[in-house]
Amino acid sequence: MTSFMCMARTKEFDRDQALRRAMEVFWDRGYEAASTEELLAAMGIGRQSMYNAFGDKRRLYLEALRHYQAEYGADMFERLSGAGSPLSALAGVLLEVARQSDDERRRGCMAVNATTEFGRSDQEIGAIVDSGTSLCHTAYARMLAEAKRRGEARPDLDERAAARFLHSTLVGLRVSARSGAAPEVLHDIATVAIDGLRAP
Amino acid sequence: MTSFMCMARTKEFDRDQALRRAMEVFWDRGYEAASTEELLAAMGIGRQSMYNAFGDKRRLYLEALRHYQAEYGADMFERLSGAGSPLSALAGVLLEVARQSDDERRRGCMAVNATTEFGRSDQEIGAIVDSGTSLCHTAYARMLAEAKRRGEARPDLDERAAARFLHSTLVGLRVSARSGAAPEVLHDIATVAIDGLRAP
DNA sequence: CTCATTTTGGATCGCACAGTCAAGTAAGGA
DNA sequence: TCCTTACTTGACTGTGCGATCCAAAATGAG
Repeated sequence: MTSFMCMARTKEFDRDQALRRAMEVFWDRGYEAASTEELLAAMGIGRQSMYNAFGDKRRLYLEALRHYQAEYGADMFERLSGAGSPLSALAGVLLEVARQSDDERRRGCMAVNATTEFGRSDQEIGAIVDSGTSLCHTAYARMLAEAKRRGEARPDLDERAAARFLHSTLVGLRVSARSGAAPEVLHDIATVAIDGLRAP
Repeated sequence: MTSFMCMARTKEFDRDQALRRAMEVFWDRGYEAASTEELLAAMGIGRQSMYNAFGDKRRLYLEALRHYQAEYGADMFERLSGAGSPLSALAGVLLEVARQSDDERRRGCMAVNATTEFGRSDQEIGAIVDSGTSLCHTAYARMLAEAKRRGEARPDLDERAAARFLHSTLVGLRVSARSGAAPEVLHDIATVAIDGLRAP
């Protein structure tokens, strides 16, 4: 609808970049506490441009949350398939979260923050978070099954239960990071969690 | 200051009960999303009564958070000292959280919600949460040391690291509960966490 | 150039919010 | 009984919010 007729002035800002900047603000401050003025300043665009490009604050947030999940989910899956053994790959994911939660600004995980901010009160946000969670569950379960097959993980492990446990551990790590926990604390959490899965 | 002179009209509402009701609202909705009108309706008192009795919304929240920690902390410590063996007491705490998180309200943990809502931006809230965290850490570490002594826990366990891990696991459980996880999921998380600490 | 369309900034609306004020009211001491 | 005190009640204020509107400037296609 914009290609067959006279094209007018082109967009002057990079939509993806603006979205990423908005994501950073929401990640830091949550939904309610992030004001539109703050968002616009970070995005570097005018008011009307934001409303034209994204609809309203809520839709901007939903898009930012989806963008977060896509970006950081892809990161994790890459890391999972990269390492040598499945259990050390999982350990790598936990330790990486522990490591980067320290030097980074302490924002925790945007999806976790969304969960605690909205609880079950917002169905659409809940669905977005849930889809990410179930992707993680199946990925972890697959890695754990392979770890069992190779004898790295305890043979009596229920991989589905352990996958749920691992995801919960990541959530705990992220919240601990946001609460300002020291790097040693995060490292301890990750190490004990993985050691508990390891074959004796 | 109210006893040696002419006493005027007495308070008509129960301050503790009002505080508890406010706590419920903050627990459900967080700080920002809880409006004063909503709080007053739940507390069953008038506007001015709240300002007289508690100062302002922020002080009310701080008091509610402290009340939450005192009440639920005491609950946990009682449960910890109650059971027969230290490891099964710890298991009992996790499973109890998993069990009671299944109620229809799904509020998670108020302290966790406070952490994710404010991050490190509010020092006073951070200090309140931190004090609760460190109480938990020392309690868990003591229980774990005793469990090791009795041969219930793995002998190679670093009890301080494991205590940090257990606390993080509780955090993960609470967030999972708030996100609407099924009871089996919560049960799995608790079981895998404890099994990882158990002596082979 | 001309026109269609978008960007941009300012002005403004309506609303919900936290917090305040003042008048009304009840309890207890003298 | 009357007076002091302070709690209660409801109306009110100022502020900041998200969202909309408007008009001028900008820009590319025909």
